[in-house]
Amino acid sequence: MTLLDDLSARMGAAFAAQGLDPALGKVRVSDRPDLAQFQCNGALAAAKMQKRNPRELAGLLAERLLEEEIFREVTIAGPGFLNVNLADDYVAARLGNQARAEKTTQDWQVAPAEKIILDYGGPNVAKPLHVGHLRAAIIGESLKRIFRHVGHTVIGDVHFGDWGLQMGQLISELAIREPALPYFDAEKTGDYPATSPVTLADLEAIYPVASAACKTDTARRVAAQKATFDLQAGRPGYRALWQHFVLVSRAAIEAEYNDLGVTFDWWKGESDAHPLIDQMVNDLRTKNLAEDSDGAVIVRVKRDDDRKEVPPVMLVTSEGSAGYHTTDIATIIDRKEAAAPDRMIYVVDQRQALHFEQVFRAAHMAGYFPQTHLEHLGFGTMNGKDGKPFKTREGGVLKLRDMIDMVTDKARDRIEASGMGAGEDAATVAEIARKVGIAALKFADLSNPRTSDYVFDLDRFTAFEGKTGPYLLYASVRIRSMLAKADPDGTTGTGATLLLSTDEERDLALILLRFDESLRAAVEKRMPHIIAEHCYALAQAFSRFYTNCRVNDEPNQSIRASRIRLAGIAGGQLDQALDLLGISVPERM
RNA sequence: GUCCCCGUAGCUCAGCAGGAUAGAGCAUCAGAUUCCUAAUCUGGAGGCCGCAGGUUCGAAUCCUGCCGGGGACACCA
Repeated sequence: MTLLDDLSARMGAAFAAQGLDPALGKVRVSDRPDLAQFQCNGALAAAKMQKRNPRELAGLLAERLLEEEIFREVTIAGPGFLNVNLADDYVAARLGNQARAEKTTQDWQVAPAEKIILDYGGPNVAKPLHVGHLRAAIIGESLKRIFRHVGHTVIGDVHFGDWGLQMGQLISELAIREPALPYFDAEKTGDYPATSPVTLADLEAIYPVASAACKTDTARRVAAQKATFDLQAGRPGYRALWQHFVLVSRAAIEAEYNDLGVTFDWWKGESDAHPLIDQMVNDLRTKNLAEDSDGAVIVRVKRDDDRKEVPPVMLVTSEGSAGYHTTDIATIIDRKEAAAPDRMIYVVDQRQALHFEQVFRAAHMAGYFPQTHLEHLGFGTMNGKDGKPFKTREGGVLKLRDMIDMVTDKARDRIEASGMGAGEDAATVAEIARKVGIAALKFADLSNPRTSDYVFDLDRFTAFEGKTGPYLLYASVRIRSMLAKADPDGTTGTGATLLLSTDEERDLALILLRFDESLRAAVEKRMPHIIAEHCYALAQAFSRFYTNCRVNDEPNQSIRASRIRLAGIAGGQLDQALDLLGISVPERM
């Protein structure tokens, strides 16, 4: 049970003793830390219901609560707010238990544990990762870690964009450039070359040209559609060529994700869903869900009680191709067959909300998967300072690689300017700079609520003061460094009695006891920024403690041991919370 | 045209299953280091919570309308 649940239960019992609903006894962290640690506003609502005097009722509740030793102080303020302070002994003992259990899981029930497929990728063949992929990767990786931490089984799927018109565009463009390649010989039989005819650089150069040509040139567009159709129909040369595109692209993209600390369990692609499509369309026809319309096949997903217009799902285009609605529905079937998950969660830009609504409805209507267990977690866009989606100074899309280089360079400049890297070799400094830069980027993203847009500001993110990733890393590194000096063999703090003799120690202990609450809120709302907030509050509480409470040279051995233990608990929790955000901490800074 | 999101301190943003004096970071002003990493800590100043109604004992939070910004609306994914 979390601390707040525990306090609420005790408060609820006091309400029940007055013949009131125990739910009124909900206790939360005080809005007025100058007055108390915790508060309960239930007496106001209760008094209203029973037409009683709220202060009088609050007085009775306070009297009852004070019979319990864990409450040091229960006072009444204003019209009937109950303010609660806990006994230090209780806080210390509770924190001791929390730490002694060496728990890697939470102090509350996630019920029931589920198998979840988490989709947070969406990179495309032939296109380098860019800032548009950043948020899905960062948020998804964090959610994966958070879900696993609380007991869910999570399969992270990159959902590679390896299908569709873009493949036809690439093939038809290459056919113009290199018509002699064997892949374009429709008469050819036998094997194709094992090595790719193109490098990633080739693909990245070809794609924008092909895409642009198709927009302006009808003949090119028709050719691309034809190539797409032939590829999907299984033309051997095209399949072989496409396989090269996929492998070359994946190697590069996976490496970039790794640099960000983002990994996937599955590298399935849209192509994996393709073999299921024909049967699925037939099935939908059999179920009278699919119908012909203007030469295309659609599924109407509108409902009578809709307040908005929900257009039909485009199942098969009038050209005979499968669109991305189709692929996404088939992917649901594919995932269900491959892993039998309880839930599928998509971490995708908020602008796709209508698309997923349509897809989920269709999947539900067809009986493929219950809509209640299909979740689209939308996120806001990362904007430039002009409030519009982020672009480079030249107006182009910034590659993820360039962004990582940018933050890493800034971090290294700062390390060198501050002299912190002095005495370290170049490789160590580079590694620290990389971690600091990534932490800056990730924390800047994750400290915003998932659904909010936010402004990318390199100077602000890489400024190492204030509410930033580097501040958190610094706190962690400082804890480790201090403990290494005060308790080199790691034995002094073990089992030491926690003594909360100062405000700073008490505040730190109370923050540490709130971790489970943050974790639960983050899971329920699917909002990593709640963990990010906790990290920051914890780092701040530690910094105050560190400034005001001596450890290494504290003469009183009981206090010294207690502080070592407290710092150890704080360091452990901070590192764990940062890990849940996907942020890794350097040994030194 | 329909629908969705946003509008809170100079800037960037929290808070929104209604509660006390609306918080944080940056910037700004004033302080703190014989001592465990000052990338730190302490304090001050700074707000018609877009506007107008409504519900309520109580609204930044819920409802309605309006203004301003962004986005989505079957054959690109």
